[in-house]
Amino acid sequence: MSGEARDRYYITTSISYVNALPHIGHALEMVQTDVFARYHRLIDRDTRFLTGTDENSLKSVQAAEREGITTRELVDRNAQGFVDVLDLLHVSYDDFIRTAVDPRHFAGATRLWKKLEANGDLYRKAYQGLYCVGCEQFYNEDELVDGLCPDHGVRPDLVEEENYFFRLSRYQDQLLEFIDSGRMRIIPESRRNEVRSFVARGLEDLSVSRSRERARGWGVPVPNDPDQVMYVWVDALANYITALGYGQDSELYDRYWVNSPDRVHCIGKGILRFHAVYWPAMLLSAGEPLPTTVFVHGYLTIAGGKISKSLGNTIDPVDLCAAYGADAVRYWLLREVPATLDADFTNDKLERRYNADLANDLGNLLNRTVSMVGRYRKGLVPDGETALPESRELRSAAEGLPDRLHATMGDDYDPQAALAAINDLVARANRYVEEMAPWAVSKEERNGDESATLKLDETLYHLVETLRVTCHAIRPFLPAASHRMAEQLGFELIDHGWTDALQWGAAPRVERVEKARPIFPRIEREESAAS
RNA sequence: GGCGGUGUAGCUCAGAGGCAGAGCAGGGGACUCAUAAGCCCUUGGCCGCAGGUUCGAGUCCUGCCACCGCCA
Repeated sequence: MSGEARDRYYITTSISYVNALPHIGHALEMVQTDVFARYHRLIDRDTRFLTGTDENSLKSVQAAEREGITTRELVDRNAQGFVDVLDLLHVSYDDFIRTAVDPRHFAGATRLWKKLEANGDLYRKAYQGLYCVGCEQFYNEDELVDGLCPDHGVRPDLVEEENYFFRLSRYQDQLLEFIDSGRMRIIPESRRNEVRSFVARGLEDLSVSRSRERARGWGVPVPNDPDQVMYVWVDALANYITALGYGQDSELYDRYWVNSPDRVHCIGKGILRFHAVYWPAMLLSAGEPLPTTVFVHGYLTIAGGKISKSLGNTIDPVDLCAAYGADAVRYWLLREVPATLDADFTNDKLERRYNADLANDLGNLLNRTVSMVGRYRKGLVPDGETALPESRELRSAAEGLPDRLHATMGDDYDPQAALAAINDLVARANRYVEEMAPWAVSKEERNGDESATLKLDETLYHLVETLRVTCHAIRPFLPAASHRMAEQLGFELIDHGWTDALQWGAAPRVERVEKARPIFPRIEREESAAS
């Protein structure tokens, strides 16, 4: 994917329930989405990144009740908690939608409903079922474990009422066509197969409203039926377009949804069906374009166990950032977590990964290089030919990096592989230092060996140039560190021309380095408690 | 219960008929530009278990076990 100038790119996180504050699993999705958004901005695409909170859930009402505050107070407070974590993690969202309080959202969700209705896809039907409030979904008897919800371990409520149903069954063939043709791409393939077999087995119509009473008056009202509110998932999914002004002012909607070649949802594996079946079916009914990509990440466990408040093992991203800094947290989430699989978090793993890759490899490479340029050339970066075989090898490694970055980030949605590629280059550069042994060459130079001057110039130039390329390469992943690195190398990061800047020898060249100062201080571990 | 995936070094994983590998962690060494980092060397294996095919099996086949996912 070479960056066609000003192609559009629209990407979203899922919106989170606000019955609790964000944990490290939310941080994973935020950071992954951020890295895709930053990457596409850097290759000069007209990018928009949406995130937000899903507030129209009965869970919000119940959580507020437990705390003895109003629902509105609860959602306000917890939504702010999400904003705080986004900012702490340097997440570059362009818009934040709150489904309970945003006028855009009510207007757009209402519009979507009316479209489904106008298309003849909504009908009323009496319904009886077992409903788990925690899941916001109905269960069949045989799906329960000892009569309890398999996820929450609570007895579902027996609910009987007349609701609206959506004719999901109509869209089976069209959905299969979108999946098979790749017009709606689902990453990874294993998830695509799951969705495909689910759809192929046959779809049943979907209950899409609740009685106002059962919803406790909280939620988006069904148009022209004051006794019903929309099923929280129906309005929640609509957020991806209501935030763009769907149903109101259509400028953003046309720009980033209708006319964007990429409409990407980044979600967790637990809500795949909503995003790859129900949501596209609603869009088909409404006559609107479907998402082009659904990227499905895995879940994090903590020290081998499920993230669970009752076990007291939740990891607060706020604490993590305070302890290690945003770069360290981002790096762990991106480098160690396989993008679409589960992974296990421990403080120890984060510390090891940070120390090994960032402090020891990259940080130290920068530090020793800047220090040598200071010591041997008074901070002025010399010119150098690529004459020696070691230099040629390092240079060709650096020249190969951009293609690897574009392949892993553009098509594969694989930050782990992208960072591994960067790490390979850094490791190569550290070996280069040892091979060239600039300290020994400097000694020869002081002893009057003129060829030593050329060799030392060449060595320092190749190291600095490799670091300049690396500094740009880490930008989408570690924006703050990239900035600190550029400062030390004495140049400014600019918002355009990133793709060119990744090339060997690109301008602006590094002329003079600053004083060496570690950008990734080692984490010294004193018996870190939580393993 | 059905379908699928996974099982390889202490940890994370690669290897898909031909001498069991990488990174991290552990041990040793030479070095000194550097954040005691980097570099070089190195310890460490019932390749889940049992059978089979083959001159030869992590690799292919059968059965079993364990864990995970989706569906019922």
